[in-house]
Amino acid sequence: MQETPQCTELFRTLLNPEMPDAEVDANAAMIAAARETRWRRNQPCDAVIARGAVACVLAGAVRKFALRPSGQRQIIDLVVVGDFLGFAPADPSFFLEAVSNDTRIACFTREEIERLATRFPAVSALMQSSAAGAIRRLEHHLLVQSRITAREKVRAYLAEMAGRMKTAPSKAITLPITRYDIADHLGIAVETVSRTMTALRRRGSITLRTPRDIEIRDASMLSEI
Amino acid sequence: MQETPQCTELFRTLLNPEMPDAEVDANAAMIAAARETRWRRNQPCDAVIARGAVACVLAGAVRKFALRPSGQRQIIDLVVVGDFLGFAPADPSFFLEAVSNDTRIACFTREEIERLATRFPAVSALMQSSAAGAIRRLEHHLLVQSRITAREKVRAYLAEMAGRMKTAPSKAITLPITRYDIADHLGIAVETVSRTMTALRRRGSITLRTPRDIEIRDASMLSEI
DNA sequence: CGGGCGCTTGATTTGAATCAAACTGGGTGG
DNA sequence: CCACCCAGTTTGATTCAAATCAAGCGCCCG
Repeated sequence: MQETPQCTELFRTLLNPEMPDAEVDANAAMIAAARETRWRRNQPCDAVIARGAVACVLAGAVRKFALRPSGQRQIIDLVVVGDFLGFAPADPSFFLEAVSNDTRIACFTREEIERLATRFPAVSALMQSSAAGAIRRLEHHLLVQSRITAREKVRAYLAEMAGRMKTAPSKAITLPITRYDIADHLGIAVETVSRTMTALRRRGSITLRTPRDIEIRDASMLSEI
Repeated sequence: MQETPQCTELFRTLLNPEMPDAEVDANAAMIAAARETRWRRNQPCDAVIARGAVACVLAGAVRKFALRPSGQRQIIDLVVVGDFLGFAPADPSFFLEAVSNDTRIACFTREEIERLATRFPAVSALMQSSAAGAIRRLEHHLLVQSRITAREKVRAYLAEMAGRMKTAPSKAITLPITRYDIADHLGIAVETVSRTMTALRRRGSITLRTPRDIEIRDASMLSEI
């Protein structure tokens, strides 16, 4: 893989923001082992985590989803920059797709990552915390899905995104996905997402510069569930 | 911990059903490191996985849940015999409780389990597959929660339980939890669970010997989502 | 024997899905 | 360059599944 500065920087941060000397090797070894792939919007990228491989999102985002017999799509997980893919047991009923053009992913085969984990404790710790992160995301999402109103779901989604995308000091966030994606992620209808957004806008909780650029005006809107 | 035959047998099975000589040591080491605790119905057992500890359910079952400000309880995960607890990052908003009297759990501190994992590849593999199992359960549960009818949810719950409890050749299963628990697990109202069960009974898909003892008469009811 | 918990059934209400239709803005081809 | 197109978004009207409210039953346990 090309050693793009971003990539070096990302692994460095993931392994340890302060990066003591002992972990510089781990960083170099991860960069050496990584095999970068690049994807366009809506392109299926299931293959990258076949056979137990593991991958780290370097740019863009990846959605993991299932299709119901009804045709209904359910987005199970949204994997953004710095998150890892591939801890779940491979399941033919789940699919992976790039959410945006120029989504970039660093892939590691199962053997490579295990070899790295044995040699470098930092890598092993990173794998464990990434798996724990995946569990945390799923648990949280499960809480959001079940038995709360559509307004709560949208609010929770905005709150989570504000946290995970952590952008500039301003409270403006650019949503990585469309209304349709949000709907399939939250398990509600597009129309409901749209209506809820307008309702939030009308009551002054948010402002919509464009449908995708949102500024959170009422911080209390982000309060925990 | 007392080396009860069940416990020995359980770890043996988890590590590897065939258990070659190389893994007998791993089995013995796990038994030696385990610290058994015993719980009564509805007793909180959060403490066992504090500070990153890991635990294996030996008997009974444990529910993991959150409480909403509304008082609404959401059961996030149902951990039964052979499953492991403790891969998720500790989160004060989640609670653990024993579901039945005489729920027994084998606990390992973070250090113990890591030491075992370094020494025995089989233990390391078990931890990885347990974490993957937790992710699988959550992903599956998420599919069940979102955007499907109450009937589908109940059907999926029965199907999952039939699989996870795998009892005798007959299709009779004894539900480990009450209607209220099922409702909070599926994110629907108790009344709806009850109504759905009766509907299934009336159409001949299941028979209820008692509310908790269910026989599945129509195997097609268990078909995948 | 009572009391409470778990379960069931019925009547009513409601939040969100569905159906229907119009608007926007960026991109393409004539 | 403009017209068109289409994906994404918004709004409105109607329908429907499930929540809520209400109440009774069986049963185990104290």
